[in-house]
Amino acid sequence: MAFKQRHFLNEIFKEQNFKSEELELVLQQFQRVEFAKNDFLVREGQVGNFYYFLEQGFARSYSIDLRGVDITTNFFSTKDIVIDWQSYFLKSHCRENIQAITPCIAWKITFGDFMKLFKIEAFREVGRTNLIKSYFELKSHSLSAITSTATERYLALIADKTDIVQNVPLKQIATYLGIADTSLSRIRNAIAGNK
Amino acid sequence: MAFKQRHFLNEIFKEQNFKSEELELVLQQFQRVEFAKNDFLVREGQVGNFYYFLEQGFARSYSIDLRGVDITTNFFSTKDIVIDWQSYFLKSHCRENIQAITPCIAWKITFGDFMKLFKIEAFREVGRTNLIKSYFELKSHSLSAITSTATERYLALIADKTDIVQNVPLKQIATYLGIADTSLSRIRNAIAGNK
DNA sequence: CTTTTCACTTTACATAAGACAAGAAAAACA
DNA sequence: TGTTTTTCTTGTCTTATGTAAAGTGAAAAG
Repeated sequence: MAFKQRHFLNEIFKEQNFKSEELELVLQQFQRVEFAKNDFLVREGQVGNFYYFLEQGFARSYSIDLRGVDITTNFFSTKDIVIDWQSYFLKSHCRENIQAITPCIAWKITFGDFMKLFKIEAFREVGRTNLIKSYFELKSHSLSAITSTATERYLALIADKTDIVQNVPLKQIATYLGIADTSLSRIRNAIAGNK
Repeated sequence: MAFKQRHFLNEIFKEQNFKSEELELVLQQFQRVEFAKNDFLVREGQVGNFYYFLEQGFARSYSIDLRGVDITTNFFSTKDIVIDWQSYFLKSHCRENIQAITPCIAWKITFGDFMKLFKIEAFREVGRTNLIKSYFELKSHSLSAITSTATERYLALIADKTDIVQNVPLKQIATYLGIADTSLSRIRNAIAGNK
């Protein structure tokens, strides 16, 4: 196992109180993968068999809505977990795609290996904690769509995910915020004007 | 343990492949609770120590937004799990309230007892499955707020949660859908007119 | 080096939905 | 029962955002 892996994955798991042999066992199950720009980490219709930790690069999940429009549902960057939760854990078909926006490096683990690691209590706890954190982020996003104006949501996104706003086309940001691309362009203009 | 409990909770856990002594152990950890209309199941600011299965009645979660407005974030009815996931599992402070809309009967389990049951693999699986299902529902709600019109969302809500629409004031439904109460009133009117 | 494509901006116009206010209806209360 | 409070509706006016289309500049493709 390469030093690089130890470095990144150790960072990921460092807060957890693993015994050192447990940590070793956990780390051994992960494999390094690279994705080129536009490669798919998760494909709609398939069953997702990998849980990824993203080490480098940016990705986004999107679904195609009833009108055929591509809607960005989430952005991923360093240290994020990239996964379709339902598909991975409930073996259902993915409802959306997850695509690399830039070249990516990630560490993946199969569902089977993930389940094996569940014998380690500390691992179950990281797993649960990560899922709940994802739930919380989704809840925040959902609530802001209802309670905040488009401008407020955009400003919050800049504050929260600066790197992403700078690396992703405006159109994808707009659908993530739930507004038209022209509206986002106007909003940007207005913000620039206020400075 | 009363027959009623066996009946309802058995129903809840019947799909799970518990050994019968495991199921017995699980059921023993639950306690029946009743709530009067307007009682709180979860209070903002506190740490939620109970995981509830709702047997009878309706409840809703809501948070107070930056402008001081009460926003309904979810509705609960029979067989639903009523919980603040983060607070229960991460011991954080609740960000929202969950309140009984009608008198309710629920079955609760403390965090400590819940953790004890994690030694049972089948129980861990129900737990995980339930959390992921909640995640999925939230995701659907979030996506529809972005991709569907107010009318479409209202029609979907009627189809999905008929009983709730009939038992809850219009204003609470409106904030759940992310629109003003007057707009919802007009939407209702338009739907009635089209029939 | 030229052409095509893409990302973004800008304008004009259309529209869904919000704010506010008044009143009707229904429910809760005494 | 009558009274009060809450809930819902309706009208008018305003505004944010959507749609469509045209134009600009830069990057990618040939």
